[in-house]
Amino acid sequence: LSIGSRNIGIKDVAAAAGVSVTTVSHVLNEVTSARISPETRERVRSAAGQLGYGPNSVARALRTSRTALLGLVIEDAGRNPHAGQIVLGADEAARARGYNLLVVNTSPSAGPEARKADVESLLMRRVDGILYAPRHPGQLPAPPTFRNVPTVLVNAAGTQNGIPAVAPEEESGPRAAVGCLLGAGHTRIGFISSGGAASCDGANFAEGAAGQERAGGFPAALAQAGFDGGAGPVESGQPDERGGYAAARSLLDREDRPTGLVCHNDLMAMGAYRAAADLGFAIPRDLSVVALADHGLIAANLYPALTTVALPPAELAARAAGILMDTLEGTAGTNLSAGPAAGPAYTLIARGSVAPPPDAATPRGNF
Amino acid sequence: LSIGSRNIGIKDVAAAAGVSVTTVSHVLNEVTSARISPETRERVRSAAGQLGYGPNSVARALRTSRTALLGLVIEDAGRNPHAGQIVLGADEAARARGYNLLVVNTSPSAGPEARKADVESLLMRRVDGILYAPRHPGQLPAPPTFRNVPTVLVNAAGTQNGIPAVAPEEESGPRAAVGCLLGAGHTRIGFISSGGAASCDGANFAEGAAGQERAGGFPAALAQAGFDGGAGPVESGQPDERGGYAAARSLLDREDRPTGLVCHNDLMAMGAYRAAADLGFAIPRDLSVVALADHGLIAANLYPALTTVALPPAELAARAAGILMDTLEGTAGTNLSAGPAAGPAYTLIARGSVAPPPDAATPRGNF
DNA sequence: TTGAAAGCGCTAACAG
DNA sequence: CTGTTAGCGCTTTCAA
Repeated sequence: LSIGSRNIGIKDVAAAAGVSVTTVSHVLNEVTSARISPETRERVRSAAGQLGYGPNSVARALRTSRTALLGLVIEDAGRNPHAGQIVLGADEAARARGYNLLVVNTSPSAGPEARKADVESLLMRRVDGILYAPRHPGQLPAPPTFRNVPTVLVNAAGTQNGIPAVAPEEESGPRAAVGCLLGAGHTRIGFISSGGAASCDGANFAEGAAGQERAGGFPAALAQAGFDGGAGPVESGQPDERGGYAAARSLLDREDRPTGLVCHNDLMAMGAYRAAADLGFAIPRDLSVVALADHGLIAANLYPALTTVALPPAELAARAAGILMDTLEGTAGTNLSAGPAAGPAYTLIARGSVAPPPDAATPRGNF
Repeated sequence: LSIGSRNIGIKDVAAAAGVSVTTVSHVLNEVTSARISPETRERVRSAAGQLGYGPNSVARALRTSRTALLGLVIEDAGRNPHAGQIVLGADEAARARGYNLLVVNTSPSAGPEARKADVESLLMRRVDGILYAPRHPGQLPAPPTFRNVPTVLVNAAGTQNGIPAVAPEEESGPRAAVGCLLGAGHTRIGFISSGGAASCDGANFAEGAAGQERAGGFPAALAQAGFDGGAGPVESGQPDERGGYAAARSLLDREDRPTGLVCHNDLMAMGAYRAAADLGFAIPRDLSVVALADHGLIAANLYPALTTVALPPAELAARAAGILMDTLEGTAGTNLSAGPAAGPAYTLIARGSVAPPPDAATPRGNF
């Protein structure tokens, strides 16, 4: 009785309603050009309902040569902590417009021929478009087969090979983080950055190129607030707990130690927490911390809970899917070969790790 | 030139090879019943290669009424930390056998009609089978539509509604964890368990029913090693950092405090770490800790790194996919309506949080 | 050893 | 306003 359960086809409905298959098709697809009497409509509708008819999208796809399928290629889904969010965001956007998601994992460690096969399995399925979510934004093997099917990159650092991409405005992250700290009254703010792309085969998502951009945004954000370079000491390390610990130690051992810390991600913030504890600094009383990425599970479970400046990956994926579908439907004037789409900005998730600096008489804002 | 890129069909190949479409189909599908001369075979093969022919699986599906598509329903993909692993495992298993994955997210907070629509979108696509990954093993809304299509549950606690499931043998977790601690020489081992299903709307994956089972396995594991109940004090709490902290405090404030702790998951272990620090106990010198779930990112980034007893969700998903495909192909004697499949057992990931107890003269094993 | 032809369920001209 | 009909690209009897 449930939709699609039996081999009930359009002609069964037609027979039951006493009309032709054309009429059924027209009614069910709400074809505007076809003028059908209301009572016939109703008859068809109820017959379809009675029989539990559901359209066979395979047949429809064969006929129209549109599958309404979006291929989603996820690099290293097993280790990408945002894989679930990406699927969620893309799926919601897709289903809202009648599409579905065909998902394949692709392993960066696999050879080029294997990776090519990953994408070709989607092409064999005749997906209408492809969403490609790289593990590290900024790098992209880009199988040549992309050429044939409209493709949009999810969270890649800008347009690659002429393929459009949806990426966050990376500088907005440091800006928001620095702003949060400045607002709390801090004037000496340190930055713990990711130590370059070389060390980035670890567990984190947005390293590599993104690391550079985040780091780049930091002095800019400070300068914009009227501070000179000395106000913002920077240390970098591996984008994990150890790296964060070492960098934080360097920063906090200084004579003019910062009272606020911006960390590249929450793993590095974990290290900063430990460094602070080792040195006898309480967070947030003696030291405030903000991280530039939110692994959810981690930030919320640190003690005190970590304030972050996050970019919901689901949002990114949903936007990419939207752009892709616009292109497929020719809806947008936006040509796919146009420049990179403006990505969403980071937003602050205030938790418990920011307070006024210890020597501040009066805080300068809310936090 | 790449596969599937153009509208090159079987008849183009036939024309190029100077044979009929039937022959092309026979050759390319390696139909055994058809006797085709080797040279014809070769001609067809090279023509197909030349033209960059790729089969149109939409047409094939329409004809054979088999899509070779597996629907994967993930509950709450955005918050399920194992979503990526599940996709990975299912995808690998599926692709190895010529299948692809159609993934949909389903939100436990959505109404029943919305959730039904989630599954029906898969049925409309005519997926051959469905993999259903619940957020919390043990509960299952089970849309009635499942009836029509073979379905296997991923990481559900046993067969539900007659639907087969692949679940880990939960008791093997506590057994391995306790074994690890016993092996290191500990004799007083505490257990920090999840505080029941009521509190489990949090961030973790395998709570609820699984919590009960893990807790149940603990005394059994101890008893099996020859200890009576008193050797294993148990405290429970919310399955997060706060809950773990509180439970650990209770355990460590005791006169006869345990020297080893088994935690329900690594979030609770984070709390135990903090409790130990507050009380001046160093890990692993004064206290050893093992957790029963591995969030990877977290366990590896604690300090010291947390030893866990983990169950790779990818493995679970791959097994479920395997069972499903066996059923679809009638390969297995295993009827789908048979009992729950035996799941994989937990395995120990030794990191740095286990050492001999402080008063041990000589450790009893390797760790 | 190979080919002709039917038809999977649907959509979209084109006639009525 | 509604129906006839020709395929979409492929597999698969059945004949040759």
